[in-house]
Amino acid sequence: MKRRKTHSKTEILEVLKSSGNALSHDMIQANLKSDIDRATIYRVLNRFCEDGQVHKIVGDNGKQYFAICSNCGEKKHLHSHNHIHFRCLQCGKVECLERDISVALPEGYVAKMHNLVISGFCSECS
Amino acid sequence: MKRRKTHSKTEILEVLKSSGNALSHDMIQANLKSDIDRATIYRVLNRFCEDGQVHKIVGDNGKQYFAICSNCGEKKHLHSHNHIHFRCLQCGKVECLERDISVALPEGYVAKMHNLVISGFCSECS
DNA sequence: GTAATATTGCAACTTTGTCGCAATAAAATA
DNA sequence: TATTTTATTGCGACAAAGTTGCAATATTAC
Ligand SMILES: [Mn+2]
Ligand SMILES: [Mn+2]
Ligand SMILES: [Zn+2]
Ligand SMILES: [Zn+2]
Repeated sequence: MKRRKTHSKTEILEVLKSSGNALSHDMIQANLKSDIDRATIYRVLNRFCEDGQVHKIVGDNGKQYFAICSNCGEKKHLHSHNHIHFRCLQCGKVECLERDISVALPEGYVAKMHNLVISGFCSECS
Repeated sequence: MKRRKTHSKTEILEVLKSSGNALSHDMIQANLKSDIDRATIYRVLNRFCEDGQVHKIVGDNGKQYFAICSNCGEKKHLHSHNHIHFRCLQCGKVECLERDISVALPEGYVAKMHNLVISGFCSECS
């Protein structure tokens, strides 16, 4: 399964990059120049995640957000995202705070993924 | 709006208490002795949350889980849940780890809620 | 240019949770 | 205890978010 360079990929990645924040599917769709199908957007995003270009955050509203991976692009095997995310309850913005968290789990527990979200009001909305 | 003592409330609370873990709607329904409607279960749970008896966690699978509040029952105004939760990818169990997290947010940011979930494999599944 | 196949669009579908409304049952009142 | 009040329930419909199957399309390899 070799990846192909397509219009959809390019445009979705561009929206994510220029935003700088974590975006939900509908945020992405709203910022696209061309119309791309909902299912396609999800498929592209999930492929990005598999490839380590993007990571997914599940908000405390149950929605998925996607953000460019800043540090872990090259080193896929180290694709752990134990940083905190912040979701503004007013403006809806979701951002990666570059604060890593390391938690000591109980004996025998193995961590695979971290989904750390703090919600509240961002500096522009508080 | 005075709360009433009902069969549904009693039974749902009993399931939560005897489990000790955070349970999703379907986990609760499966453990109920009598049949209680889905909408009712959600309404009861949301009322528990409002009253500070229970808190809600949104898993990295997008599902809601509900757990008894251990410390914050009496002091509603301190109803902050900045502890970590663990979800087992194998057996599905979700539990409250009593490890509080305190994050220093950027200037001007105000935290309202914490939703901190680590997923992986629990001691029985690893 | 042609063939192989990864990707897309569309529609249908699933899952999770909420809401309106009439029926029911818990608590207050007489 | 009987009656009234209204919080709660059950049912159905609905909404939002995300996934999947399949035929059509576009990208890459030959
Ligand atoms: Mn990353
Ligand atoms: Mn609690
Ligand atoms: Zn904001
Ligand atoms: Zn387990």
